[in-house]
Amino acid sequence: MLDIQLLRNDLDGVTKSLATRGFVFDAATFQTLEMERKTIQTRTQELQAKRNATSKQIGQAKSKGEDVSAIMAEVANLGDELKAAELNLEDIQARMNEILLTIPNLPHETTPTGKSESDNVEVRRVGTLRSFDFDVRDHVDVGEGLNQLDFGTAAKISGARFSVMRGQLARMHRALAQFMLDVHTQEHGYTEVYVPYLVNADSMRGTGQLPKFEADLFAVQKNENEKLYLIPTAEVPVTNMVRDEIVALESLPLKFVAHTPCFRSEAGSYGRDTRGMIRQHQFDKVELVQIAHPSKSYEVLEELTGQAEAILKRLELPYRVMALCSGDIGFSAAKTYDLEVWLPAQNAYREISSCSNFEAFQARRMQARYRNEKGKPELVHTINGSGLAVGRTLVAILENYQRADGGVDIPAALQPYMGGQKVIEVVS
RNA sequence: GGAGAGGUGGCAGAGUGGUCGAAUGUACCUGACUCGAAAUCAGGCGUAGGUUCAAACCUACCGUGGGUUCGAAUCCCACCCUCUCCGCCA
Repeated sequence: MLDIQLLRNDLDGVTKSLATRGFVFDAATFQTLEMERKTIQTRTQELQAKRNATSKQIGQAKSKGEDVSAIMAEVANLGDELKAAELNLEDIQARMNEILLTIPNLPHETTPTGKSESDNVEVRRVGTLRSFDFDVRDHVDVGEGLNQLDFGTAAKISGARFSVMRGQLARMHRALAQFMLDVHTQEHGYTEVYVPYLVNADSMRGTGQLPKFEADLFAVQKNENEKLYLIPTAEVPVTNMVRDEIVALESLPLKFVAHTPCFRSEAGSYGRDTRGMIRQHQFDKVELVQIAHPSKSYEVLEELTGQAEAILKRLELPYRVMALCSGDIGFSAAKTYDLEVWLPAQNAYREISSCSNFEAFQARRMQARYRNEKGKPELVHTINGSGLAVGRTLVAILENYQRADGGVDIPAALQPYMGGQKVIEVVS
């Protein structure tokens, strides 16, 4: 959520900035509502003040045993007008708030301006691409060839966009998550947290998934009037830990890492990445979240991105870092780096992590604050990124580490997590 | 699922219709005392919003939402959450 003061003071600037991310902001409607709001609020507060003063008089008169019928008559008409004014004000504030909740964040000045994915800027490229002396197969062929990756059975159990893993592959999936957690907790100073996978609407609003993106979420009915949502990323529960909190200055930055499943309905992505486990309704992810002092958040973004990269480096997977352009960054983000891993079968780099600084956008929705140097509450900044998406990491390993005989080499960093095993062999 | 108790400021805790944004204690800040600190004394100390150059003033907020009333932390209704006991359960 943007600061409403900013909209009042610099409507043009905000509108222009939003335009760079392809968002058309109806400034005229906002302006009209704002003027209306001003008039109504002033009037409402006048009436309230009058009512308060009169009621006070009645109280005082009564305690002295005086007759209050004259004053009572005076206030008699006040009630209706006041009630109408209050309802009116409430209505207009609700409408403004609705608008406010659907405005995306402003891109940071260092976010490249552009319209789409093709305008993203490559920041760096790391690792060397392996050359294969046999025909490269994609992760589906490799996994199914091992008889350890099974989409048919998953489809029977649940439907499209699910997968079943067995044996060594299932173990490697587990090993990856363990490995990532260990690196981030032991070497990068994160505190591991275990969090709910079902969250309430307030949490979804807090991080920006609601009200705009309900269609992307899975939900369950908790009772007649309440829904719970399956988390699309651990960002939601973890970031919301500080919702409605005022954290101590000295405790910043808070650094949390969580391994959770993620659930996405992938509405609107029909036909995209239908093959394989690139785009699933359910996938595991290790997520890094930092709650930072506003003056430090861009340093933190660089740090956190580097920490996600560290996993790719350890696994010796080639990747590149992309700075997303204004037209491609997510709704809540001011700046985003995507990490894209090399997938030889696709002959392309594919997203495996997304690291963003949300500045105060989420914090304002969540009322997540810290007490500043002067002791005044001030909004924190939130930063998060995948470190990494576990399923896609597994895909990258299957493709980059495949062998001519159909087996898969296990990256050296992962071997301790697989009982020292070096290869996933084909079993006939 | 059943029975009971409770949700008030950073924390503790009073307040059952009027002068209550809220006693008191504690924490915290400033000053006095002190070589310094502790103790003591004095003062200050919630959040959000509005009018405004500012000062100042005003409004809202006592779990949430409704209601009664000239007036609600206080009365009524619904819901949420926490705790205790019983039952069930991974």
